[in-house]
Amino acid sequence: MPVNTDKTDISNTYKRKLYSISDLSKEFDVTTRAIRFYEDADLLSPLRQGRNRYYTVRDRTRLKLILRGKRLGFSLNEIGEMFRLYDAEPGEVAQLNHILDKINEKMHLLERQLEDVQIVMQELQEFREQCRKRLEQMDGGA
Amino acid sequence: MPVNTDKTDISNTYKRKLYSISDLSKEFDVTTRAIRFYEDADLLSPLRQGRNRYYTVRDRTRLKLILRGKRLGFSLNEIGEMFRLYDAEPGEVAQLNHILDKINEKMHLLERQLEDVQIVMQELQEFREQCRKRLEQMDGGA
DNA sequence: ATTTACGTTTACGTAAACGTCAATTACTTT
DNA sequence: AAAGTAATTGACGTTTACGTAAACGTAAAT
Repeated sequence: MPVNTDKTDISNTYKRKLYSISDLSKEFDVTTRAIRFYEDADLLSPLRQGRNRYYTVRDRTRLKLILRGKRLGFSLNEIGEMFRLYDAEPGEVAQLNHILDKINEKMHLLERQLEDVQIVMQELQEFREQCRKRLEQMDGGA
Repeated sequence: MPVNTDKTDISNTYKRKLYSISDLSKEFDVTTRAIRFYEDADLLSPLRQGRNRYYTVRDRTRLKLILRGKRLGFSLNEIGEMFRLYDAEPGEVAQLNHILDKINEKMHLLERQLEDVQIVMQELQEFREQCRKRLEQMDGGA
């Protein structure tokens, strides 16, 4: 449930779609400490009402991306790099080509990761089959 | 190039398919320090000739699995857990069922990871398309 | 005989990603 | 007014996965 106590300035200014830190903490099952840490690492930049933080829809999306990146084994630095690519205003051709290079680099990493996942899944499936066969044998022998 | 100085005991005993630590280090582009660390973590157990380590084909395979696991974002502890599953002698039915549970658990993780990889790859492809379009526009305007 | 290459153990150092206090502040509920 | 609840800012602690340096052993090459 997003924060929505109407008298505040920002919740009107930002069309009332704001989340408190504990909203996000609960929704994504991550500690508030971690969320603040991501801010320290410049991955999030919530609004401020006095000392309190308020997160926009964009922040929420970013948090989701951070967590997905982490599940894929990316470091916060790598995640930050990808954010910067997305946010960069591609003024020049050289800049755009640089971004394209970086994208292709990440794509190669992910392709390798896709392979790895598939290999391990296949190995696990075979292992699972072996276990099941042994279970059947034991049932037969009982 | 595997170690193969014939006068040694172990290279005869183990059918001469032995690797030195630097063999593996070079082949998989990982430091010797890391390899010894994996041994500390009970993920490898090379033979010993005096103080020196000699790695069998099995050790080499394990190292490959370790590095693949790491690329997938697994911790050394998790990798160790999977090794123990593989190595466990499934004496009882309960034990086998427990292993099956663990396998299914890992499979679910990998399925989620597969999803994540595919999502991010798709996003990157879209982003790449946007970049290319802008490049075309700029070429047209020049 | 000594340099070179490769290996060893021991031990302290480090970067990343938070966890875990402690000491406030601020609002709201009783 | 007092108590409870949720947030804040430090600041130090912890775990993981090695890096790095010291000090030494061994064997081959010069």
